[in-house]
Amino acid sequence: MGRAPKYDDEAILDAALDLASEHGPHGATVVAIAERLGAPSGSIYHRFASRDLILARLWIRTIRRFQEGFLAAVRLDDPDQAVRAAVAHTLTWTVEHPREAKVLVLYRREDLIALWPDELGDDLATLNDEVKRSITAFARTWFGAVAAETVGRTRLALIDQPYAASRRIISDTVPPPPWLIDAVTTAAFAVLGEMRQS
Amino acid sequence: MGRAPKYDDEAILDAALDLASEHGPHGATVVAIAERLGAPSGSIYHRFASRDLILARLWIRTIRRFQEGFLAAVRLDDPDQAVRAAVAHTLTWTVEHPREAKVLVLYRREDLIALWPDELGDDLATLNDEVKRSITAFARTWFGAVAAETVGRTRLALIDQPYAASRRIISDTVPPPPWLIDAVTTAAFAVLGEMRQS
DNA sequence: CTGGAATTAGAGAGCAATCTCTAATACTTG
DNA sequence: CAAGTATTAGAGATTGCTCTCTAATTCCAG
Repeated sequence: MGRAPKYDDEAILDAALDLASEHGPHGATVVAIAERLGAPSGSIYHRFASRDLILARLWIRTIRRFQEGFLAAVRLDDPDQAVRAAVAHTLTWTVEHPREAKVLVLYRREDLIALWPDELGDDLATLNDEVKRSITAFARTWFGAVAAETVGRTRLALIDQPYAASRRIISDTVPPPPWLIDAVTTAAFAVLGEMRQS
Repeated sequence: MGRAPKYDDEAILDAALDLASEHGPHGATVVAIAERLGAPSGSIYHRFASRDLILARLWIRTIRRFQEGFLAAVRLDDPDQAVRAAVAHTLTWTVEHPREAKVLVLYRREDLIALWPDELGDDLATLNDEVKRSITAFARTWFGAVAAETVGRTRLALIDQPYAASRRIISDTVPPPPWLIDAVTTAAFAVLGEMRQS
């Protein structure tokens, strides 16, 4: 069966994550990844056909890891609990996974991955489908409406505003203050609350 | 006095802005900037000592242009009007200056400018001072307090959350919905409103 | 122990980007 | 109109990165 792998896929993705989160997208060069693993750059290309493929796989892995908890939160039976859990998940996940959060929050896919590898085409297209569906489902379940505004406000409250707080957490050198989750949750309810009057 | 300039500083910054907003940070290469102006790349270096200096000057110019209106808004005499004006300014400025907003909102200085040029050192350190002071002043004027939480909530309401909406505007292909400014303003008051009860 | 297959090792080709250097050019002042 | 100077023009040195190619190594199966 041949020689056992010394640097497996996950280790390479982890190294790329470290470098991208520390030095930005340009920091995760193939040479730098190899150096961090103590390998020559040629060995990396044995497992990944291109640098873009490494970063694309990292991107997918990171998004999936975040979405797992987010989807569970949004899909809670009680809408009130769903809002609280969704906001809390985004902020606590940011604190607990600082490197992955940094890559996800600070960079866009287009700037991280120059050319999306063909072999992953479908994964990219469907990556956000579940989240989109969960937002629409939330709007329908709680408000009985799927108008553009209803869905848009839900997205603002559960995704965009928590995202802003995450970004602040990442940029700050100090740990997030205890009132932050409350504040973002309050903002979420405020944005959603107006929907009932319209 | 010699030959009249054919490509002046502002034209070079404008070209860099176009390229950075269209293709991301890596798109604004010196060669690309020169090509857009119809000049050889050597001519660019006659006006700017380095690529980093071009992007640094662009960064400063863009921040200043945004801050102008933002500071005027936050400093309005009536705090209620100040909140509304600050939120509205961020969102309308994003719509009215899509290229500059894109550079400001999507990229961090560290990822745009590899090494901040020494000759601009002071400008970088003091760039955000006025905004920081205006946020602190707002918290003091309205709430009579400069505790970390008070200032933090003000920053969340007037900067971070409007920022998130800006980012959404930029990413969407369609113009922002009419309810967006209201929603972000509502969120701002919700975040600030809690302060009175604590 | 031995043959074979997967993996590592390492050098280097090719390319793109920054920055430099010198010569040519056009404008402005006296 | 002449002289001086700021600017443009363009070629090329250098660097760093992606990706390729071949030889060496290690492990497993029989």
